[in-house]
Amino acid sequence: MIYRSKRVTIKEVARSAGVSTMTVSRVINQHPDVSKDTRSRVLDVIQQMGFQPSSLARSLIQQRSYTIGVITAGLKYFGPSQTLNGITVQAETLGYGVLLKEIAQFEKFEIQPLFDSLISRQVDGIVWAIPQVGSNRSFLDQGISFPVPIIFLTMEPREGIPVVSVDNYSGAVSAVRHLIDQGCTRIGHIAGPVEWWEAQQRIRGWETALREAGLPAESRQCVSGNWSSASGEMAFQRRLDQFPEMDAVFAGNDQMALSLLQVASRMAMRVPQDLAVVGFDHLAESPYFQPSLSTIRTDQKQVGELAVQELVRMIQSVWSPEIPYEPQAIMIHPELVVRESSLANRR
Amino acid sequence: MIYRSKRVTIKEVARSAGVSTMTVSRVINQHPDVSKDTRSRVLDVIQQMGFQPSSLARSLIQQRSYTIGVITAGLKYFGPSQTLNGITVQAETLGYGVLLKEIAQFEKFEIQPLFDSLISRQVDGIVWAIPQVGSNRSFLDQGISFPVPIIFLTMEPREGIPVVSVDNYSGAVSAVRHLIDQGCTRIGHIAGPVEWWEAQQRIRGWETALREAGLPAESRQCVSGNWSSASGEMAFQRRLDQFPEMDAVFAGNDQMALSLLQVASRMAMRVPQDLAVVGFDHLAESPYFQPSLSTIRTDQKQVGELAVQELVRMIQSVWSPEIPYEPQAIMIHPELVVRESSLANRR
DNA sequence: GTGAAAGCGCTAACAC
DNA sequence: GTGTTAGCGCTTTCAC
Repeated sequence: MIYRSKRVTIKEVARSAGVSTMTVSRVINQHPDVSKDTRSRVLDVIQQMGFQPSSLARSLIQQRSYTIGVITAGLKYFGPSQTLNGITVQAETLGYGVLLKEIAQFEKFEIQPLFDSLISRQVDGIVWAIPQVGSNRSFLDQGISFPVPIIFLTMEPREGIPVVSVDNYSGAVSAVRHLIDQGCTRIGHIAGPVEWWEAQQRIRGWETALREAGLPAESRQCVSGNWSSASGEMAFQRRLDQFPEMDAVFAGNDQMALSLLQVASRMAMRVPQDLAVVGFDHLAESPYFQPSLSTIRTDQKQVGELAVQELVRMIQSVWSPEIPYEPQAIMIHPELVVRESSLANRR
Repeated sequence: MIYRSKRVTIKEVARSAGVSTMTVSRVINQHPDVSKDTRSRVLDVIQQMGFQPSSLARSLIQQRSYTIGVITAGLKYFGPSQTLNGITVQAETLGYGVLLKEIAQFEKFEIQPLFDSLISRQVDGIVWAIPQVGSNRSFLDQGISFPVPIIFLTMEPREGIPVVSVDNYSGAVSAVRHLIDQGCTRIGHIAGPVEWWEAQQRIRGWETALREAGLPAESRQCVSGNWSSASGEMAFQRRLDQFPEMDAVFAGNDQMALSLLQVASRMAMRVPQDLAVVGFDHLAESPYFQPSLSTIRTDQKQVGELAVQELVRMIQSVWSPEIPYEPQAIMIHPELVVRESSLANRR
């Protein structure tokens, strides 16, 4: 394969148009101080030579790149890729490029090399799209200062740290309240891994809703999977042993809810009559489960979009200090979607 | 928020270590021609000042950035995000950064601005991760030359163009042969949109396998959805009207297969006894469908990995012409996974 | 309005 | 071994 070798530079355009590079620069930057004549002549030459300014050279001298760095993990999963989708869309809209880094594990990583690699490429800001798991936010406690504006997704809000997240707690509360409304009283929970902040919040929501209603929320009613359907299957079977009177399950995500539906059917339990089920996250496929799955719709794409919006605001306030920026925690409220798996026809 | 403002430059390191910038440059580039003494002194200063070389400045002078551009679409879907996962992992392994661009539609886009935006950031190569849909490869016919090495995913192989793709045709053939082996003889197909190359290949595989076996493959046996479960539901219902004797369905993907299982159950058709079903793509959830779904496992992640490997090979051959590179089409062979939805107990 | 000079942070090519 | 010079492609500053 042969490649269009040399790129046209501003110098060549200048020479060809019989002006200085400075004038060309003014033209491509829409500077007003260029005469109509010169401008159109230069534009012609640019057009004809196919000149495209080098962002790289620009970034070097301006010390900003109009690029944001994104640090993510688990792109093969539903949530992270949705979020990335939102990030790329919003970044494009606001005129920013996206430099992507995916790390292999949610908990084990070195921050410094990650930052270094992004910073050495002059990113103007960073979206930290790795969810809070275990102590993977501990670096925030060392009072480290960041090289550039940074926004964190999916974590416990903190004073002075910009955060965007879904409100897992309120989502869980509405899931469980809904089950209670359907007449369920012995409601189990198949949680995500307890190291995950999102799982913790969902557990807390489940507990709170039960307590509020004067219903039991004992530890034997709740067990953790690892978000996968396979883990949900095992978790559910153990729950049936330890909490046999269970009449409803709130599952930590739709994947685990799915396997639960399969097990129930195998054991000839009718859903929702014998066991009502609500999931979390709203997989696109969940309306086609058997029975169709009630769930909590969370907008992970919006998480990405809002994060980029906020980040760009932060970046702008660095460059134009007259635009102030106050770090805030943005919480997105999820929505209950009721389908067959939880609709009581019992009372 | 306050940011660690000024970055340390090679000049400051040089002054602080009492050497020239060239010597520092030699140290950070592991050049042998530096005395042990000087090297360790410089390294100390680097360490202590927290110096991190600017990739940007390097890219500018070396005219290469160790960054690859990725153009993708539909990140919210399963396949594209799997592929991106493979791309980021492999790029990281080979020491390349990833600049990501997601376009809004599979068919409608302008190539030139896409290239320009990547090229102006000096990417060393491009992964074109948008699948072939409609005439969205027509630009290849105009004999355009590319600014940098580029590799295409998921398209009809072409002379002289590097391509990585799953072999959809052979996957479809093995799916249908399997159904025939189970004793099915009237096999319908719920296809993806016919503008998609992948859908076309799967249709061709379905047809070929039927013809080979002397079974009918008429147009009333095949209908297109748009990959979504919702479309699969409608397509399947129409098929029941027009092809009532159908005893098996090969679905174009697992999502459509899922809704088909739901409809079958609603209509009291037993799967697989009355209707055997095989999907395509292997969603992680497919073992938990009711019944568990037989499908064709395609490794979309590997598509991304191989693409980056090849691309880097192409890039290297540009910089070291003694390493030749011959464009080739790499086909990944998918694998049949048999589960309950197709296992005959009829004969 | 326009241009010359300097320089962003780094390295290639050549001196010594 | 080490330093000097020049320059990657662009913009900032300050002349005119």
